[in-house]
Amino acid sequence: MTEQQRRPTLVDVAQAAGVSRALVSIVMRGAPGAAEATRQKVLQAARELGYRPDSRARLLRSSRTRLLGLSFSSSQPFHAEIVDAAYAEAQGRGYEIALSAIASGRPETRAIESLLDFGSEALVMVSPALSNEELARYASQVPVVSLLRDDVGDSVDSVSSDDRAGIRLAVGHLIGLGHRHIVHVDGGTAVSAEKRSAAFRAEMQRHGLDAVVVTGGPNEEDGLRAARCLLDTSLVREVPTAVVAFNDRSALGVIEGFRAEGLRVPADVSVLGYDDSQLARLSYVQLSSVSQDAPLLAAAAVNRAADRVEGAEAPAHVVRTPHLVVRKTTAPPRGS
Amino acid sequence: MTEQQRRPTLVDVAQAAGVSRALVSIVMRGAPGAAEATRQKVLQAARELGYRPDSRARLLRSSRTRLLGLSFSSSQPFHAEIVDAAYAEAQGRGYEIALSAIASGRPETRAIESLLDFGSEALVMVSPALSNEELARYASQVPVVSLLRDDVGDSVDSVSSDDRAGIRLAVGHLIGLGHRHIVHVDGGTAVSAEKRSAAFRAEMQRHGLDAVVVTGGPNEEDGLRAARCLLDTSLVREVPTAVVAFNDRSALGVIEGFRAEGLRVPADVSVLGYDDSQLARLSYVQLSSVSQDAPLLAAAAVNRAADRVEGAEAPAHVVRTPHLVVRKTTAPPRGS
DNA sequence: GGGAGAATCTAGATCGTTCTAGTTCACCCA
DNA sequence: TGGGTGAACTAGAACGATCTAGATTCTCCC
Repeated sequence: MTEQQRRPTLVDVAQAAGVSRALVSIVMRGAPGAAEATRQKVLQAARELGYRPDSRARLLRSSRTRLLGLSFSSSQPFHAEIVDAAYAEAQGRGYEIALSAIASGRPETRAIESLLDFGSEALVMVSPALSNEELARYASQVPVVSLLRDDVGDSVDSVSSDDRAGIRLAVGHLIGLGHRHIVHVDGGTAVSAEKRSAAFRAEMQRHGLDAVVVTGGPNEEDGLRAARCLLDTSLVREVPTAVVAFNDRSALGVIEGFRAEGLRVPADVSVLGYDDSQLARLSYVQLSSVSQDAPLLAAAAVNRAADRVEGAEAPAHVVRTPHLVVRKTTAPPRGS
Repeated sequence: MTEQQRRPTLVDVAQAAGVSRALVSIVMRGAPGAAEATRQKVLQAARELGYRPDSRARLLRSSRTRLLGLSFSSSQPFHAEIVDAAYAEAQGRGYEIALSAIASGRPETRAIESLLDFGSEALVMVSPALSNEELARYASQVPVVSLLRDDVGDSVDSVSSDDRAGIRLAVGHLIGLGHRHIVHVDGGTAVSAEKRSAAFRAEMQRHGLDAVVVTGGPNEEDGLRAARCLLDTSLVREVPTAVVAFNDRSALGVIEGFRAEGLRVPADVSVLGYDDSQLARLSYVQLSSVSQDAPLLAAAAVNRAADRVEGAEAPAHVVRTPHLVVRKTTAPPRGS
């Protein structure tokens, strides 16, 4: 059945059009140096044969591969939005994106080496968990841009959101509403969890308030567990009136944990998420959240990578200020 | 700073070890034909230089690329689980996976051609939306395996779940609990939506019941909208006692829509999802759902692709029977 | 008409591998 | 002794493109 016919090559097109390989190459790349008439003739022949250039050969030979490697975590739905934005931006600048997922049984190093083996000219890593030494080693081979993590040393570019400012917005918003008992459900061992909890402590202190931080994690179950712990009067003196969660998924868990015990959000307790992911935007969730504007950050990272490839000087650390999106899970505390 | 030193090649390793390129190639591939002593010597030299074979050159030259292309939709969190499983299975069979996401501004054809350009020996497409003619055209170049969609013609392999059986399980379960007024919230224009709604109609008819189908879609908002419509007494004669949703995300929307109007799930109305995704498993959701066992299907698809590459005969259609996972959103109807 | 200069086109080397078809050499056995 | 065998190794072509440098043709102007 499925006749596995050989895919046409430059040579085939050249023969069909009656010109040299080199000229076909010129036409296919859209490079200058071909007369309009022949250009049309060649394109016509290519179209008829169904010719498509072979990336492997093209990447192998050309010094410029115009390929950006992107490593991400397949288990983080949030990363999908980033992938989307990165594709769009790369296309605009004339780059291809090579994807490599970090999955169970496929550690980050594997994902990255695969990208390098394919000839990526630069790497964009979403929330890399590698040590700074490892990052630096990769950075000695190609430009590396860390996305959503900024403490990556001097050899690596980073594009991230200002976590301190984000937490400041969150805390400021809640205090502005009149809250005093605010708890932070942290991200556990997740990347940038420590940064956010430190910022939370600093910010609460600045307002002269007690900073209570309980252990959470990056997903719903973690938030749920933390909420249970907050309601356990044997553990906590007083149930807080507001919670700042590590991210949206965790915030959802917190909300469900409260709901299960009959507390209403935001009437009894306010909950604030982080990321402003699609989850937060669902009409029945309407989660107030700190937006890092991930698509924008992704675009910036891709641009930064392209700049470096095209000869930009030293690595830079781009930090964007997040903004607050107030929806319906935050309100003034009861009885105020 | 970042000294962009040239990456070492076979030649460098050969020189360092004092042997020929070909022999280094043999050693690196683990092919027979090298003495143990030299093998060690070469490996040692490679390690010292930090040599890694260049995929582009390797893929270009070798007839076998051992590369499987996987196209998926970045906006479907459900696909992430599939990617994960595919990686694992491919690794076991000694294949690499090349990922290509379908995103906004990046249509399926683009994603696929990119995979072909990189030299994929076969394609695995998750829920392809292409026409059968287009699929056949790709199938004339390399083996194509459609995952989660089975009406793809004779030139394409498929690995899918039996939608009829799944719906039969769903309806059977609800009827078994005593439900009579069961509604299906369909998938709108999503792949395999029609198949499931047809199966629903057939199954209800078989039990001598009225089959009501309302328009839904593949995500939460669609489910929510459908639920509102079901509660609107000007549109529906009677509120159903049970709903079979197109998938888990839509089911969640349905549940929220009911909850918003004060209906309790499952006390007042039962809701059944489809996919048994991570969402369904969340401890505060506990959604009863039809499991297609996507990781298993993904593994099967990868295996099928590898089989075809390695010379398996004609395309085959593998259909697995789904199973029901009963959790806490289905119960007997009120007053039974 | 002829020569400068631009426009167009081509030959051949090259990227880093794998593959084919050897060569070399030690060893065994008649 | 000498030929056969097999293991270990290698030279050189090939994969399908791009790149460099040079060849050819065209244009234009004095």
